Amino acid sequence: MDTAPVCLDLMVGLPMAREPSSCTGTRTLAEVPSPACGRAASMTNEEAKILQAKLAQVSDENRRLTEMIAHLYGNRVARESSPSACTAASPSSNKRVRALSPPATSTAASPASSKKRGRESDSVETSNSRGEAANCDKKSGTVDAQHVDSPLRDDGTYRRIKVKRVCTRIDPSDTSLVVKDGYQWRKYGQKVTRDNPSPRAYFRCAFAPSCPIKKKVQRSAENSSVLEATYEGEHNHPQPTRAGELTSSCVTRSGSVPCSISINSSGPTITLDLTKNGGGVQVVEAGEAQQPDLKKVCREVASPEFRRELVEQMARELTSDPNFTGALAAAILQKLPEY
DNA sequence: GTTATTTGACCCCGG
DNA sequence: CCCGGGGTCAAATAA
Repeated sequence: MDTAPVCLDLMVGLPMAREPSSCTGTRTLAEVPSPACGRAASMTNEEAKILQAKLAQVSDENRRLTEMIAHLYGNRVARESSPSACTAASPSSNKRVRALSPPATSTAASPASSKKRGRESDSVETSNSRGEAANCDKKSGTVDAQHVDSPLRDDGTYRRIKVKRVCTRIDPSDTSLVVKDGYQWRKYGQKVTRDNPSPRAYFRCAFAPSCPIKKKVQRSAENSSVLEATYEGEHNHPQPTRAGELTSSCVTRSGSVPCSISINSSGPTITLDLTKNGGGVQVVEAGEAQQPDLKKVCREVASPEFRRELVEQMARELTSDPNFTGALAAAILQKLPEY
């Protein structure tokens, strides 16, 4: 890669995708003028001030959106949480758990997390998984899931990281640490841990680069035919396919669908696959019998008129956003040679 | 040439 | 302050 790094945060309020450490999208103002991140060194003071002002504006917007998301998410979790044996916040974990995200400027469990933040997620995992492993081995079924919501305190606000453990029975001779859960995963590391001779594999969501979820897969120490998968966080996107089977034919080699939309609101799944028919929309319906209204909506959504309107609307939204145009201008400015 | 996986090195934290 | 362990990075390699 010999392209000049461009610091352009277009993901206001969203977890940032993994980027080179020298050019992380979300930054505090004080960090911005680093020469390693763009061409700030070659700019005039005036240009730098303009960019800093714009960045401050974007950062502020980012912070507000983050707070809003944290608030909404907190409300949702509070509504969904019901007392059960499998769902419990670990009180003893509170003292060890820290916020998963950098203060104020990023949402929870950013995949752009540094190693420092990685330790934080470790705290979450260890706080509730130790001592629960035995539950998996005794199961005769294939899957044993546990949900643990970890309350986190960050600048006075609570954040929750959902930690889910899934145990799957596999063939003991099967050495691949693969748990099929319908999502596409990208392996980014493997480690042999002290308390288990079998290696632990680390996965990130390959479907959406900005998806904060992480998965750890390891054979059970007591029973090698049991695969323990630990999910930290939640997907910030719908499941790409139902059980990863319906549209497997259109999954690219990289394991991701370049452009598909799934609508799944606790009902039948609708997948708009924009990769088929030369860009045309194909509606893949799955699940229960479609209601007449739903079918009508599907036809409407698949129509060229709807697509055109959708694209135009997105373009209007982007071009009317002063933050976006400002950031875009700044990025272009940085890309230009010093004329 | 592109993308995913492997794997050794590095970093950070807790004891 | 040092050491060990877990998690992540990133270059090398494979597909």
